Amino acid sequence: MERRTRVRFAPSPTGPLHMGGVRTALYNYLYAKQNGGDFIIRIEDTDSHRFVPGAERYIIEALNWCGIHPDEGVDADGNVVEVASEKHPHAPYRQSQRKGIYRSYADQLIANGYAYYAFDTAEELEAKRTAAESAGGTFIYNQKTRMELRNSLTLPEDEVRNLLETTDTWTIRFKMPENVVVKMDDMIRGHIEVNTDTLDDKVLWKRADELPTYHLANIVDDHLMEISEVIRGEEWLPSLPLHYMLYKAFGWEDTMPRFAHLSLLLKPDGKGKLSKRDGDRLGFPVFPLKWVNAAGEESRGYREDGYFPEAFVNMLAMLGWNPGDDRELFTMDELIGAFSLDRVIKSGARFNPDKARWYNKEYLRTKSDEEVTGMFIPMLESHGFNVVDCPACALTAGAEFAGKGIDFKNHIVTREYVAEVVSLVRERATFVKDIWEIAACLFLSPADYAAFGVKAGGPEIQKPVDPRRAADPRVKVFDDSLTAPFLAKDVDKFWKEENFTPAFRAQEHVCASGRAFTKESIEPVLEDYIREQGWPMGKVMNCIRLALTGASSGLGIADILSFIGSREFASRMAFAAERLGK
RNA sequence: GCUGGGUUCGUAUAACGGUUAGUACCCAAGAUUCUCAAUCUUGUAAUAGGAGUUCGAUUCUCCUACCCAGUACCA
Repeated sequence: MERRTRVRFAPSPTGPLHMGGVRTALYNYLYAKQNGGDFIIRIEDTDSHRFVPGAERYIIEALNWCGIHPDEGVDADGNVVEVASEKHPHAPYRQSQRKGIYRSYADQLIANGYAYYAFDTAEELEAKRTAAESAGGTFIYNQKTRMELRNSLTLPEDEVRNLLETTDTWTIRFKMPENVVVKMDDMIRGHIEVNTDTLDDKVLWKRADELPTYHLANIVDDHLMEISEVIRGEEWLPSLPLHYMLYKAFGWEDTMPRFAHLSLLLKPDGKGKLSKRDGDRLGFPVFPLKWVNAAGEESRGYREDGYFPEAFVNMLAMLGWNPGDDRELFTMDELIGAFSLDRVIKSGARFNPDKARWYNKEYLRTKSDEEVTGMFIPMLESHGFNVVDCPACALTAGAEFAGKGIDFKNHIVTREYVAEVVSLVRERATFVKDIWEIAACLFLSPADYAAFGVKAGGPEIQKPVDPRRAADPRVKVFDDSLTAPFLAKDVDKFWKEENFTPAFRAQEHVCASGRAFTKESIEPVLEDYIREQGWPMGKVMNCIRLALTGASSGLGIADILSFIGSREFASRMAFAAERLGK
């Protein structure tokens, strides 16, 4: 019997969606689309204590940003569907709103002898756990202990009935059969066998809030929603035998979904799984979008850090899956075509922030100059620039354009100027926002060379340094994103009389030459002159660069000059002379 | 502790009984340049350890080690 592919992503709204969760959603989505099936979102909010406002909204927005669009569970406006309709016959998709349906399934299990009422309070069980622990053992509610505990298996029938009516702390537990070998198949891990004697009697339903636990809700909803494959995280693998037994107890074995358990994402260094703390510590996001928690603490997001969603998704897809050949760049459609569960890696995948950056750079290259310019202009505007389409209009407003079309004083640039900057520096950038840092000297005149003689660099951060080089004491990593424009680097090295005097003379010569300030025209004039005078090319050029940009490395001098023009060239040299002294 | 899962260069992975163990990121060197990037070329670097099966194990089996997960009235 050919069954329609229907898979679900079932997050719990207890906080922002971790990138590992995004990967799980992505694999589900790819699988669904590849098989022409449905991708469903179901909100598993059966834990009333851990509910976090805004988390559900965040999860859906994050998936939407990634281009993972559900067929069911969420409507066109991105709201979780609450009422059943033709398009959503399985609604509602929030388990809290399905509250009423679970009890009868739990009752069915009791009626058939697969479950029982348990009256032990949380405190009683906790006491047993601590007692067992101090005796060096572990307390487990299972076939060995349940006959000594307070439940409908041990208590007389009328007492059970009485407790059911008079107390509200009881639960319904699954009666795990004794000594049965559960034979399971995982689409990624293959055949697995577990003896039920190692399992416990899990709580399925709680009287206290009249809500099911994950296990019951999950099985019932997957069955009701006609889920064909369950693709979820590895943390669920230990519960798989229970889930198998539940399908059996309900008599749903025929339509039981197939299971695939994905390995976890591991931290870039050291041991253990990737956590929010690793991101803070090592300087990368672990969440797709920025998140602010109730205490006002902010967590960075891939989107806010400047990643393209395509790059983020591509990187995530390759973390634990590969197409079997050397291809690494995939659009979503190509992923849908190439994805297969049997090429998913079983072992945990260590996340590599360098690779994530590399992906973004690759995607940046694929964008046209127009696209990149369009993305960069808002950033320029946020730095106080006015970008004009028509230079003539701005001129009437009193703008004074220099070079290729920029008013350094009033912070006005032409769109054409910006486009040319983008075209020149884009290949050096990993993110669109990098263009600002790289090309700052093409937009701003130096206001001061503030950190005179001080090496540039933001605060030192911990970064995963290649372990082969970690022992090298010279290795120090700075967060370059915090470097301010015109921080004077290597002043001591290049700002010397024997360099800056020739630098001024060269500037005067170039400005007096009357040549047009294009790269092709200006470059030979400048270089030939320095050569003719017998000055050291590298030192003089770097001295000019220092005056122009505050740094001894960066864009080509002739390129810079072609943008800023003759007047600005002279003005910056004079300013440097004044500020840096002679 | 117990139960389950996992283990190929630093990282992600390829090789599903026969390869000089391949590719990408990172790192290094060279070319190029006024410098830095970018680019191109080159290089360093791995089958956790031990038994077994086999003519032959990265690949199959077992043991050990290590890592991960679960062991909640959380998901």
